[in-house]
Amino acid sequence: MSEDVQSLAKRRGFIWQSAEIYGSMAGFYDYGAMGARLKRNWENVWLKYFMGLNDNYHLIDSTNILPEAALKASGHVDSFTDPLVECTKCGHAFRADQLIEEATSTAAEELSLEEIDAKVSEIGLACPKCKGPFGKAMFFNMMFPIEVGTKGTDRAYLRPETAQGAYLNFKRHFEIMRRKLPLGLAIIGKAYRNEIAPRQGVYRMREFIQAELQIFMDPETFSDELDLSEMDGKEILVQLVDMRGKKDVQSMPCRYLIEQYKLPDFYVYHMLKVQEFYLDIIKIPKNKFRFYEKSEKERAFYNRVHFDIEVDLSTLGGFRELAGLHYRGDYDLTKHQIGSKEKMEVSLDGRKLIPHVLELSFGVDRNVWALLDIHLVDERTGVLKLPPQLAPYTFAVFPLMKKDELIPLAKEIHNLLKDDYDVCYDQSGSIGKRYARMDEIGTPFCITVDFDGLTDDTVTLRDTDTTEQKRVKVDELERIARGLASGKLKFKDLN
RNA sequence: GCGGCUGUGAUCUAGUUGGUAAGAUUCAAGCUUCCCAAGCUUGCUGCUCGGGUUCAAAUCCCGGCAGCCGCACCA
Repeated sequence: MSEDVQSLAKRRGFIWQSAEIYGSMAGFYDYGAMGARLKRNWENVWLKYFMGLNDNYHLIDSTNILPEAALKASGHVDSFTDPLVECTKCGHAFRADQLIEEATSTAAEELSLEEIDAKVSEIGLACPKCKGPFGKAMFFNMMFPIEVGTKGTDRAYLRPETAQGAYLNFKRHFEIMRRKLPLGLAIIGKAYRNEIAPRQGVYRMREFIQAELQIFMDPETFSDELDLSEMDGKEILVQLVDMRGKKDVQSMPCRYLIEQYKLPDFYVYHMLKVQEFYLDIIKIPKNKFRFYEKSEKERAFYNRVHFDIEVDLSTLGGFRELAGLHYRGDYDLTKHQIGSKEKMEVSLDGRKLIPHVLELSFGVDRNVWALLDIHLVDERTGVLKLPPQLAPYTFAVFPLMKKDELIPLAKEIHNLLKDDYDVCYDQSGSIGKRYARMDEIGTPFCITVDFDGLTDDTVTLRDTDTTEQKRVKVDELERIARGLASGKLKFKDLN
Protein backbone atom coordinates (compact mmCIF):
# COMPACT_ATOMS: atom_id res chain seq x y z
CA MET A 1 0.00 0.00 0.00
CA SER A 2 2.84 2.33 0.79
CA GLU A 3 4.07 1.62 -2.71
CA ASP A 4 0.73 2.70 -4.14
CA VAL A 5 0.97 6.05 -2.44
CA GLN A 6 4.58 6.26 -3.47
CA SER A 7 3.76 5.79 -7.13
CA LEU A 8 0.90 8.27 -6.84
CA ALA A 9 3.25 10.75 -5.22
CA LYS A 10 5.62 10.27 -8.11
CA ARG A 11 3.10 10.37 -10.91
CA ARG A 12 1.38 13.48 -9.64
CA GLY A 13 4.56 15.42 -9.12
CA PHE A 14 4.97 15.38 -5.36
CA ILE A 15 8.09 13.49 -4.34
CA TRP A 16 10.47 10.82 -5.59
CA GLN A 17 14.03 9.63 -5.24
CA SER A 18 16.73 12.06 -6.14
CA ALA A 19 19.07 11.49 -9.10
CA GLU A 20 16.81 8.73 -10.36
CA ILE A 21 18.25 8.81 -13.89
CA TYR A 22 21.54 7.68 -12.33
CA GLY A 23 19.93 4.99 -10.21
CA SER A 24 19.50 7.13 -7.08
CA MET A 25 21.11 6.97 -3.68
CA ALA A 26 19.16 5.58 -0.75
CA GLY A 27 17.79 8.20 1.59
CA PHE A 28 17.66 11.19 -0.76
CA TYR A 29 14.46 12.63 -2.20
CA ASP A 30 13.43 15.46 -4.50
CA TYR A 31 10.21 17.44 -4.50
CA GLY A 32 8.41 18.04 -7.77
CA ALA A 33 6.17 20.95 -8.70
CA MET A 34 3.21 19.82 -6.60
CA GLY A 35 5.34 18.56 -3.72
CA ALA A 36 7.33 21.77 -3.49
CA ARG A 37 4.10 23.78 -3.31
CA LEU A 38 2.67 21.47 -0.67
CA LYS A 39 5.86 21.58 1.38
CA ARG A 40 6.11 25.36 1.16
CA ASN A 41 2.49 25.69 2.21
CA TRP A 42 3.02 23.40 5.17
CA GLU A 43 6.01 25.48 6.21
CA ASN A 44 4.05 28.69 5.88
CA VAL A 45 1.16 27.35 7.92
CA TRP A 46 3.59 26.10 10.56
CA LEU A 47 5.37 29.45 10.69
CA LYS A 48 2.19 31.46 10.90
CA TYR A 49 0.83 29.33 13.71
CA PHE A 50 3.90 28.97 15.89
CA MET A 51 5.34 32.44 15.38
CA GLY A 52 1.90 33.65 16.34
CA LEU A 53 2.28 32.21 19.83
CA ASN A 54 4.41 35.13 20.98
CA ASP A 55 5.60 38.44 19.52
CA ASN A 56 9.12 37.56 20.50
CA TYR A 57 9.30 34.42 18.37
CA HIS A 58 11.23 34.90 15.15
CA LEU A 59 12.30 33.00 12.07
CA ILE A 60 16.04 33.04 11.51
CA ASP A 61 18.33 31.12 9.22
CA SER A 62 21.69 29.54 9.81
CA THR A 63 24.34 27.59 7.94
CA ASN A 64 24.16 23.95 7.03
CA ILE A 65 27.87 23.57 7.69
CA LEU A 66 29.08 23.93 11.24
CA PRO A 67 32.60 23.96 12.64
CA GLU A 68 33.66 20.89 14.53
CA ALA A 69 34.11 22.84 17.75
CA ALA A 70 30.42 23.71 17.88
CA LEU A 71 29.35 20.12 17.36
CA LYS A 72 31.97 18.92 19.79
CA ALA A 73 30.45 21.20 22.43
CA SER A 74 26.91 20.11 21.62
CA GLY A 75 27.94 16.52 22.12
CA HIS A 76 27.32 15.42 18.55
CA VAL A 77 30.88 14.59 17.61
CA ASP A 78 30.99 12.04 20.40
CA SER A 79 27.42 10.83 20.66
CA PHE A 80 26.81 10.59 16.93
CA THR A 81 29.91 8.48 16.55
CA ASP A 82 29.61 4.80 17.29
CA PRO A 83 32.54 2.42 17.51
CA LEU A 84 31.89 -0.64 15.36
CA VAL A 85 33.61 -3.99 15.17
CA GLU A 86 33.11 -6.23 12.20
CA CYS A 87 33.26 -10.01 12.18
CA THR A 88 36.00 -11.15 9.81
CA LYS A 89 34.12 -14.32 9.05
CA CYS A 90 30.46 -13.41 8.45
CA GLY A 91 30.85 -9.67 7.98
CA HIS A 92 28.31 -8.63 10.61
CA ALA A 93 29.02 -5.32 12.32
CA PHE A 94 28.25 -4.66 15.95
CA ARG A 95 28.41 -1.75 18.34
CA ALA A 96 31.72 -2.41 20.09
CA ASP A 97 30.81 -0.45 23.20
CA GLN A 98 27.57 -2.37 23.65
CA LEU A 99 29.25 -5.76 23.28
CA ILE A 100 31.88 -4.84 25.82
CA GLU A 101 29.30 -3.48 28.23
CA GLU A 102 27.29 -6.68 27.98
CA ALA A 103 30.33 -8.84 28.51
CA THR A 104 31.93 -6.90 31.34
CA SER A 105 29.02 -4.92 32.83
CA THR A 106 31.15 -1.81 32.82
CA ALA A 107 30.68 1.39 30.86
CA ALA A 108 32.54 1.35 27.57
CA GLU A 109 31.18 4.47 25.93
CA GLU A 110 34.31 6.52 26.42
CA LEU A 111 36.82 3.97 25.17
CA SER A 112 39.17 4.86 22.33
CA LEU A 113 39.65 2.56 19.34
CA GLU A 114 42.89 1.23 20.77
CA GLU A 115 41.28 0.56 24.13
CA ILE A 116 38.40 -1.23 22.43
CA ASP A 117 40.79 -3.46 20.45
CA ALA A 118 42.65 -4.22 23.66
CA LYS A 119 39.43 -5.05 25.51
CA VAL A 120 38.16 -7.25 22.68
CA SER A 121 41.26 -9.43 22.74
CA GLU A 122 41.47 -9.30 26.53
CA ILE A 123 38.03 -10.76 27.10
CA GLY A 124 38.13 -12.78 23.91
CA LEU A 125 35.01 -11.28 22.31
CA ALA A 126 33.75 -13.19 19.30
CA CYS A 127 30.94 -12.65 16.84
CA PRO A 128 27.60 -13.45 18.51
CA LYS A 129 26.29 -14.74 15.19
CA CYS A 130 28.96 -17.11 14.02
CA LYS A 131 31.64 -17.02 16.72
CA GLY A 132 34.11 -15.66 14.16
CA PRO A 133 36.93 -13.34 15.24
CA PHE A 134 36.54 -9.54 15.09
CA GLY A 135 38.72 -7.25 13.02
CA LYS A 136 39.97 -3.88 14.20
CA ALA A 137 37.41 -1.47 15.62
CA MET A 138 36.46 1.62 13.61
CA PHE A 139 34.30 4.66 14.13
CA PHE A 140 31.11 5.18 12.24
CA ASN A 141 29.93 8.76 12.35
CA MET A 142 26.34 9.64 11.63
CA MET A 143 27.46 13.12 10.64
CA PHE A 144 28.79 13.92 7.16
CA PRO A 145 32.28 15.36 7.49
CA ILE A 146 33.15 18.34 5.29
CA GLU A 147 36.50 19.67 4.21
CA VAL A 148 36.58 23.43 4.32
CA GLY A 149 39.26 25.49 2.58
CA THR A 150 41.85 24.43 0.02
CA LYS A 151 43.70 22.21 2.44
CA GLY A 152 40.61 21.00 4.21
CA THR A 153 42.21 21.75 7.52
CA ASP A 154 39.16 23.39 9.06
CA ARG A 155 37.16 20.43 10.25
CA ALA A 156 33.44 20.78 9.85
CA TYR A 157 30.26 18.77 9.45
CA LEU A 158 26.89 19.08 7.81
CA ARG A 159 24.56 19.84 10.68
CA PRO A 160 22.68 16.84 12.07
CA GLU A 161 19.88 19.11 13.32
CA THR A 162 18.86 22.72 12.85
CA ALA A 163 18.60 23.34 16.59
CA GLN A 164 22.27 24.16 16.97
CA GLY A 165 21.88 27.16 14.67
CA ALA A 166 19.43 28.65 17.15
CA TYR A 167 21.66 27.96 20.16
CA LEU A 168 24.69 29.46 18.45
CA ASN A 169 22.72 32.59 17.66
CA PHE A 170 20.96 32.92 20.98
CA LYS A 171 23.28 35.42 22.55
CA ARG A 172 23.20 37.89 19.68
CA HIS A 173 19.44 37.64 19.25
CA PHE A 174 18.90 38.14 22.93
CA GLU A 175 20.70 41.47 22.55
CA ILE A 176 19.00 42.39 19.28
CA MET A 177 15.56 41.63 20.68
CA ARG A 178 16.29 43.75 23.72
CA ARG A 179 16.95 41.13 26.35
CA LYS A 180 13.51 39.66 26.74
CA LEU A 181 12.48 36.16 27.60
CA PRO A 182 10.89 34.13 26.29
CA LEU A 183 12.77 34.43 23.03
CA GLY A 184 11.85 32.02 20.29
CA LEU A 185 14.17 31.25 17.39
CA ALA A 186 12.78 29.15 14.59
CA ILE A 187 14.73 27.60 11.76
CA ILE A 188 13.35 25.74 8.78
CA GLY A 189 16.12 24.03 6.92
CA LYS A 190 18.04 20.98 5.91
CA ALA A 191 19.70 18.58 8.28
CA TYR A 192 21.89 15.62 7.43
CA ARG A 193 22.47 12.22 8.97
CA ASN A 194 24.39 9.40 7.39
CA GLU A 195 21.86 6.71 8.21
CA ILE A 196 23.18 3.18 7.90
CA ALA A 197 20.08 1.83 6.23
CA PRO A 198 17.53 4.50 5.33
CA ARG A 199 14.23 2.90 4.40
CA GLN A 200 10.48 3.39 4.45
CA GLY A 201 10.48 6.17 1.92
CA VAL A 202 10.69 9.68 3.26
CA TYR A 203 10.41 8.53 6.85
CA ARG A 204 14.13 8.14 7.30
CA MET A 205 16.29 10.19 5.01
CA ARG A 206 19.91 11.16 4.94
CA GLU A 207 19.10 14.72 3.90
CA PHE A 208 15.91 16.02 5.41
CA ILE A 209 14.12 19.18 6.42
CA GLN A 210 13.41 20.24 9.95
CA ALA A 211 11.18 22.99 11.23
CA GLU A 212 12.23 23.74 14.76
CA LEU A 213 11.32 26.37 17.28
CA GLN A 214 13.67 26.79 20.20
CA ILE A 215 12.03 28.75 23.00
CA PHE A 216 14.56 30.24 25.38
CA MET A 217 12.89 30.96 28.66
CA ASP A 218 13.09 31.29 32.41
CA PRO A 219 11.29 28.28 33.87
CA GLU A 220 10.32 30.34 36.91
CA THR A 221 8.42 32.97 34.96
CA PHE A 222 7.64 31.41 31.58
CA SER A 223 4.16 30.38 32.65
CA ASP A 224 3.31 33.99 33.52
CA GLU A 225 3.75 34.84 29.84
CA LEU A 226 1.19 32.26 28.80
CA ASP A 227 -2.56 32.36 29.04
CA LEU A 228 -2.87 29.17 31.03
CA SER A 229 -6.64 29.53 31.19
CA GLU A 230 -6.69 28.35 27.58
CA MET A 231 -6.14 24.90 29.02
CA ASP A 232 -9.35 24.99 31.05
CA GLY A 233 -11.58 22.11 30.08
CA LYS A 234 -9.22 21.03 27.32
CA GLU A 235 -7.94 17.51 26.93
CA ILE A 236 -4.84 16.07 25.38
CA LEU A 237 -4.54 12.78 23.53
CA VAL A 238 -1.68 11.01 25.26
CA GLN A 239 -0.11 7.67 25.74
CA LEU A 240 1.99 7.77 28.87
CA VAL A 241 4.78 5.36 29.69
CA ASP A 242 2.74 3.69 32.42
CA MET A 243 -0.18 3.20 30.04
CA ARG A 244 1.81 1.15 27.57
CA GLY A 245 0.16 -2.06 26.57
CA LYS A 246 -3.02 -1.24 28.46
CA LYS A 247 -4.58 1.64 26.64
CA ASP A 248 -3.63 2.92 23.24
CA VAL A 249 -4.46 6.54 23.71
CA GLN A 250 -6.30 8.39 26.39
CA SER A 251 -7.84 11.82 26.29
CA MET A 252 -6.63 13.47 29.46
CA PRO A 253 -7.45 16.89 30.92
CA CYS A 254 -4.53 19.34 30.84
CA ARG A 255 -4.94 19.91 34.55
CA TYR A 256 -4.56 16.23 35.23
CA LEU A 257 -1.28 16.04 33.35
CA ILE A 258 0.01 18.96 35.38
CA GLU A 259 -1.25 17.86 38.78
CA GLN A 260 -1.05 14.08 38.63
CA TYR A 261 1.87 13.61 36.29
CA LYS A 262 3.80 16.67 37.43
CA LEU A 263 4.41 17.96 33.94
CA PRO A 264 5.37 21.65 33.88
CA ASP A 265 2.33 23.77 33.06
CA PHE A 266 4.18 25.53 30.26
CA TYR A 267 4.96 22.14 28.77
CA VAL A 268 1.33 21.04 28.80
CA TYR A 269 0.31 24.41 27.40
CA HIS A 270 2.54 23.76 24.40
CA MET A 271 1.23 20.23 24.07
CA LEU A 272 -2.18 21.78 23.66
CA LYS A 273 -0.88 24.23 21.08
CA VAL A 274 0.77 21.48 19.07
CA GLN A 275 -2.35 19.38 19.26
CA GLU A 276 -4.46 22.27 17.99
CA PHE A 277 -2.05 22.73 15.13
CA TYR A 278 -2.48 19.14 14.05
CA LEU A 279 -6.18 18.71 14.67
CA ASP A 280 -7.51 22.11 13.62
CA ILE A 281 -5.13 23.28 10.95
CA ILE A 282 -3.57 20.18 9.43
CA LYS A 283 -6.90 18.37 9.93
CA ILE A 284 -5.55 15.14 11.31
CA PRO A 285 -8.48 13.03 12.57
CA LYS A 286 -8.55 12.76 16.35
CA ASN A 287 -8.24 9.00 16.36
CA LYS A 288 -5.00 9.19 14.39
CA PHE A 289 -3.16 11.56 16.69
CA ARG A 290 -1.34 11.07 19.96
CA PHE A 291 1.42 12.33 22.20
CA TYR A 292 3.68 9.42 22.98
CA GLU A 293 5.76 9.75 26.09
CA LYS A 294 9.32 8.59 25.77
CA SER A 295 10.62 6.54 28.64
CA GLU A 296 13.80 7.49 30.42
CA LYS A 297 15.61 4.84 28.43
CA GLU A 298 14.25 5.98 25.08
CA ARG A 299 14.89 9.67 25.44
CA ALA A 300 18.14 11.58 25.40
CA PHE A 301 19.42 12.11 28.93
CA TYR A 302 19.21 15.91 28.73
CA ASN A 303 15.50 15.89 27.90
CA ARG A 304 13.64 16.43 31.14
CA VAL A 305 10.30 15.87 29.48
CA HIS A 306 9.92 14.28 26.09
CA PHE A 307 6.80 13.40 24.14
CA ASP A 308 6.79 12.50 20.49
CA ILE A 309 3.92 13.68 18.36
CA GLU A 310 2.73 10.68 16.45
CA VAL A 311 0.21 10.23 13.68
CA ASP A 312 -1.29 6.95 12.52
CA LEU A 313 -0.15 6.50 8.94
CA SER A 314 -1.48 3.60 6.95
CA THR A 315 1.43 3.81 4.51
CA LEU A 316 3.90 3.29 7.34
CA GLY A 317 1.90 0.72 9.23
CA GLY A 318 0.83 2.61 12.35
CA PHE A 319 1.66 5.53 14.59
CA ARG A 320 4.82 7.31 13.50
CA GLU A 321 6.76 10.21 14.94
CA LEU A 322 6.23 13.45 13.06
CA ALA A 323 7.47 15.87 15.69
CA GLY A 324 8.80 16.10 19.20
CA LEU A 325 8.27 18.39 22.16
CA HIS A 326 11.38 18.46 24.32
CA TYR A 327 12.08 20.28 27.52
CA ARG A 328 15.87 20.36 27.34
CA GLY A 329 16.56 22.44 30.42
CA ASP A 330 19.71 24.54 30.23
CA TYR A 331 21.73 21.71 28.70
CA ASP A 332 22.38 23.31 25.32
CA LEU A 333 23.40 26.78 26.35
CA THR A 334 25.48 25.42 29.20
CA LYS A 335 27.32 23.15 26.79
CA HIS A 336 28.04 26.03 24.42
CA GLN A 337 29.08 28.25 27.27
CA ILE A 338 31.67 25.67 28.19
CA GLY A 339 32.70 24.99 24.61
CA SER A 340 32.92 28.57 23.40
CA LYS A 341 33.84 30.21 26.69
CA GLU A 342 31.19 32.82 25.90
CA LYS A 343 28.85 33.59 28.76
CA MET A 344 25.31 32.45 28.01
CA GLU A 345 24.01 33.67 31.31
CA VAL A 346 21.48 36.45 31.16
CA SER A 347 20.41 38.87 33.84
CA LEU A 348 16.73 39.52 34.47
CA ASP A 349 15.44 41.61 37.34
CA GLY A 350 18.73 41.11 39.09
CA ARG A 351 18.51 37.37 38.76
CA LYS A 352 21.06 35.54 36.67
CA LEU A 353 20.34 32.38 34.78
CA ILE A 354 21.21 30.35 31.78
CA PRO A 355 17.92 30.22 29.88
CA HIS A 356 16.17 26.91 29.55
CA VAL A 357 15.03 25.59 26.20
CA LEU A 358 11.67 24.22 25.20
CA GLU A 359 12.13 22.70 21.77
CA LEU A 360 9.36 22.11 19.23
CA SER A 361 10.92 19.97 16.55
CA PHE A 362 9.12 18.90 13.36
CA GLY A 363 10.26 16.69 10.51
CA VAL A 364 8.94 18.53 7.48
CA ASP A 365 9.25 15.71 4.95
CA ARG A 366 7.43 13.34 7.25
CA ASN A 367 4.70 15.88 7.78
CA VAL A 368 4.31 16.41 4.06
CA TRP A 369 4.15 12.66 3.59
CA ALA A 370 1.55 12.46 6.33
CA LEU A 371 -0.59 14.95 4.40
CA LEU A 372 -0.57 12.63 1.41
CA ASP A 373 -1.25 9.61 3.59
CA ILE A 374 -4.02 11.07 5.75
CA HIS A 375 -5.81 13.10 3.13
CA LEU A 376 -5.86 10.45 0.45
CA VAL A 377 -9.50 9.57 0.95
CA ASP A 378 -9.97 7.12 -1.88
CA GLU A 379 -7.14 4.89 -2.91
CA ARG A 380 -8.82 3.63 -6.01
CA THR A 381 -9.55 6.99 -7.57
CA GLY A 382 -6.71 8.69 -5.78
CA VAL A 383 -8.79 11.56 -4.46
CA LEU A 384 -6.83 13.84 -2.17
CA LYS A 385 -8.66 16.28 0.09
CA LEU A 386 -6.37 19.00 1.30
CA PRO A 387 -7.23 22.09 3.34
CA PRO A 388 -7.10 25.23 1.15
CA GLN A 389 -4.05 26.62 2.93
CA LEU A 390 -2.07 23.50 2.13
CA ALA A 391 -3.21 22.48 -1.34
CA PRO A 392 -0.67 22.93 -4.17
CA TYR A 393 -3.32 24.84 -6.11
CA THR A 394 -6.07 26.66 -4.26
CA PHE A 395 -8.15 27.20 -7.39
CA ALA A 396 -8.48 25.81 -10.86
CA VAL A 397 -10.13 27.65 -13.74
CA PHE A 398 -11.70 25.88 -16.71
CA PRO A 399 -13.78 26.72 -19.72
CA LEU A 400 -16.58 24.18 -19.68
CA MET A 401 -15.55 23.16 -23.18
CA LYS A 402 -12.69 24.05 -25.37
CA LYS A 403 -14.70 26.60 -27.34
CA ASP A 404 -13.41 29.92 -28.55
CA GLU A 405 -16.35 31.70 -26.91
CA LEU A 406 -15.55 30.40 -23.41
CA ILE A 407 -11.79 30.61 -23.36
CA PRO A 408 -11.33 34.41 -23.09
CA LEU A 409 -13.40 34.75 -19.92
CA ALA A 410 -11.74 31.71 -18.37
CA LYS A 411 -8.32 33.17 -19.06
CA GLU A 412 -9.44 36.52 -17.72
CA ILE A 413 -10.47 34.90 -14.43
CA HIS A 414 -7.22 33.01 -14.29
CA ASN A 415 -5.33 36.28 -14.67
CA LEU A 416 -7.51 37.89 -12.04
CA LEU A 417 -6.56 35.32 -9.42
CA LYS A 418 -3.13 34.08 -10.29
CA ASP A 419 -1.14 36.93 -8.76
CA ASP A 420 -2.61 36.29 -5.33
CA TYR A 421 -3.15 32.53 -5.31
CA ASP A 422 -1.81 29.33 -6.77
CA VAL A 423 -4.19 28.81 -9.65
CA CYS A 424 -4.24 26.13 -12.31
CA TYR A 425 -5.73 26.71 -15.75
CA ASP A 426 -6.75 23.69 -17.80
CA GLN A 427 -8.75 23.34 -21.01
CA SER A 428 -7.76 19.91 -22.26
CA GLY A 429 -9.96 16.84 -22.04
CA SER A 430 -13.52 16.65 -20.81
CA ILE A 431 -14.75 18.71 -17.89
CA GLY A 432 -15.03 15.57 -15.77
CA LYS A 433 -11.45 14.68 -16.54
CA ARG A 434 -10.30 18.07 -15.40
CA TYR A 435 -12.23 17.87 -12.16
CA ALA A 436 -10.71 14.47 -11.59
CA ARG A 437 -7.21 15.82 -12.17
CA MET A 438 -7.81 18.44 -9.52
CA ASP A 439 -9.16 15.79 -7.13
CA GLU A 440 -5.89 13.96 -7.50
CA ILE A 441 -3.73 16.85 -6.36
CA GLY A 442 -6.15 18.13 -3.74
CA THR A 443 -7.28 21.38 -5.35
CA PRO A 444 -10.22 22.42 -3.17
CA PHE A 445 -12.08 24.76 -5.56
CA CYS A 446 -12.75 24.76 -9.28
CA ILE A 447 -14.17 27.65 -11.26
CA THR A 448 -15.89 26.81 -14.52
CA VAL A 449 -16.95 29.24 -17.24
CA ASP A 450 -20.05 28.12 -19.15
CA PHE A 451 -22.29 29.65 -21.82
CA ASP A 452 -24.81 31.04 -19.35
CA GLY A 453 -22.02 32.91 -17.66
CA LEU A 454 -21.21 34.79 -20.84
CA THR A 455 -24.56 36.57 -20.69
CA ASP A 456 -25.03 37.04 -16.93
CA ASP A 457 -21.41 37.30 -15.77
CA THR A 458 -21.51 34.31 -13.49
CA VAL A 459 -19.37 31.21 -13.15
CA THR A 460 -19.75 27.87 -11.45
CA LEU A 461 -17.77 27.50 -8.25
CA ARG A 462 -17.29 23.94 -7.22
CA ASP A 463 -16.21 22.50 -3.89
CA THR A 464 -14.10 19.56 -4.99
CA ASP A 465 -14.47 17.69 -1.71
CA THR A 466 -18.27 17.60 -1.78
CA THR A 467 -18.78 18.11 -5.54
CA GLU A 468 -21.30 20.76 -4.58
CA GLN A 469 -21.58 23.67 -7.03
CA LYS A 470 -22.76 27.24 -6.73
CA ARG A 471 -23.11 30.08 -9.22
CA VAL A 472 -21.27 33.23 -8.26
CA LYS A 473 -20.94 36.64 -9.85
CA VAL A 474 -17.63 37.27 -11.56
CA ASP A 475 -17.22 40.60 -9.80
CA GLU A 476 -17.60 38.91 -6.42
CA LEU A 477 -15.00 36.30 -7.23
CA GLU A 478 -12.03 38.13 -5.72
CA ARG A 479 -13.78 38.62 -2.40
CA ILE A 480 -15.00 35.04 -2.27
CA ALA A 481 -11.63 33.69 -3.30
CA ARG A 482 -9.93 35.57 -0.49
CA GLY A 483 -12.31 34.09 2.07
CA LEU A 484 -12.07 30.56 0.78
CA ALA A 485 -8.29 30.61 0.44
CA SER A 486 -7.79 31.80 4.01
CA GLY A 487 -10.32 29.34 5.34
CA LYS A 488 -12.32 32.15 6.92
CA LEU A 489 -15.16 31.65 4.47
CA LYS A 490 -16.65 28.19 4.20
CA PHE A 491 -18.08 27.00 0.92
CA LYS A 492 -21.29 25.91 2.60
CA ASP A 493 -21.83 29.43 3.93
CA LEU A 494 -21.92 30.90 0.43
CA ASN A 495 -25.46 31.70 -0.58
C1' G B 1 25.79 -3.30 6.97
C1' C B 2 24.05 -8.86 6.75
C1' G B 3 20.26 -12.43 4.74
C1' G B 4 15.80 -13.33 1.62
C1' C B 5 12.72 -11.56 -2.41
C1' U B 6 12.27 -8.04 -6.43
C1' G B 7 13.50 -4.35 -10.71
C1' U B 8 9.54 -4.25 -18.19
C1' G B 9 7.10 3.09 -21.25
C1' A B 10 4.89 8.58 -16.89
C1' U B 11 1.97 4.68 -13.69
C1' C B 12 0.31 -0.54 -13.07
C1' U B 13 0.95 -5.15 -15.13
C1' A B 14 1.62 -9.52 -19.16
C1' G B 15 5.77 -11.73 -21.35
C1' U B 16 11.44 -16.85 -18.90
C1' U B 17 12.20 -24.60 -23.24
C1' G B 18 16.62 -17.58 -24.94
C1' G B 19 14.60 -15.67 -31.25
C1' U B 20 14.41 -8.53 -31.74
C1' A B 21 8.36 -6.35 -26.45
C1' A B 22 1.87 -6.78 -25.28
C1' G B 23 -2.21 -4.53 -22.65
C1' A B 24 -4.60 -0.98 -19.38
C1' U B 25 -4.37 3.74 -17.44
C1' U B 26 -1.88 8.48 -18.08
C1' C B 27 -0.19 12.27 -21.35
C1' A B 28 -0.39 15.22 -26.21
C1' A B 29 -3.09 16.65 -30.82
C1' G B 30 -7.81 16.57 -33.48
C1' C B 31 -13.12 15.49 -33.59
C1' U B 32 -17.08 15.27 -30.18
C1' U B 33 -19.09 16.83 -25.48
C1' C B 34 -23.55 22.05 -21.16
C1' C B 35 -20.57 20.17 -15.29
C1' C B 36 -16.67 14.14 -11.53
C1' A B 37 -12.01 9.88 -15.22
C1' A B 38 -17.76 9.21 -21.63
C1' G B 39 -16.64 8.15 -26.97
C1' C B 40 -13.76 8.08 -31.77
C1' U B 41 -8.96 8.95 -34.49
C1' U B 42 -3.79 9.78 -34.34
C1' G B 43 0.65 10.12 -31.62
C1' C B 44 4.91 10.07 -27.61
C1' U B 45 7.53 7.36 -24.06
C1' G B 46 10.26 1.11 -22.06
C1' C B 47 13.10 -4.21 -20.69
C1' U B 48 17.56 -0.81 -13.48
C1' C B 49 23.01 -0.26 -14.85
C1' G B 50 27.75 -2.72 -16.25
C1' G B 51 30.06 -7.14 -17.76
C1' G B 52 29.78 -12.39 -19.40
C1' U B 53 27.76 -16.96 -22.09
C1' U B 54 25.39 -17.38 -27.10
C1' C B 55 24.52 -16.93 -34.06
C1' A B 56 20.78 -14.52 -30.80
C1' A B 57 19.48 -12.21 -23.81
C1' A B 58 13.81 -8.67 -20.84
C1' U B 59 14.56 -14.09 -20.27
C1' C B 60 20.74 -17.68 -18.34
C1' C B 61 25.45 -16.30 -15.23
C1' C B 62 28.52 -12.54 -12.35
C1' G B 63 28.80 -7.67 -10.23
C1' G B 64 26.86 -2.67 -9.04
C1' C B 65 22.58 0.41 -7.87
C1' A B 66 17.66 0.77 -6.01
C1' G B 67 13.08 -1.05 -3.52
C1' C B 68 10.47 -4.30 -0.07
C1' C B 69 10.72 -7.80 4.27
C1' G B 70 13.64 -9.71 8.57
C1' C B 71 18.09 -8.65 11.80
C1' A B 72 21.10 -4.70 13.33
C1' C B 73 21.08 0.73 13.43
C1' C B 74 17.95 5.25 14.37
C1' A B 75 22.62 10.43 20.60
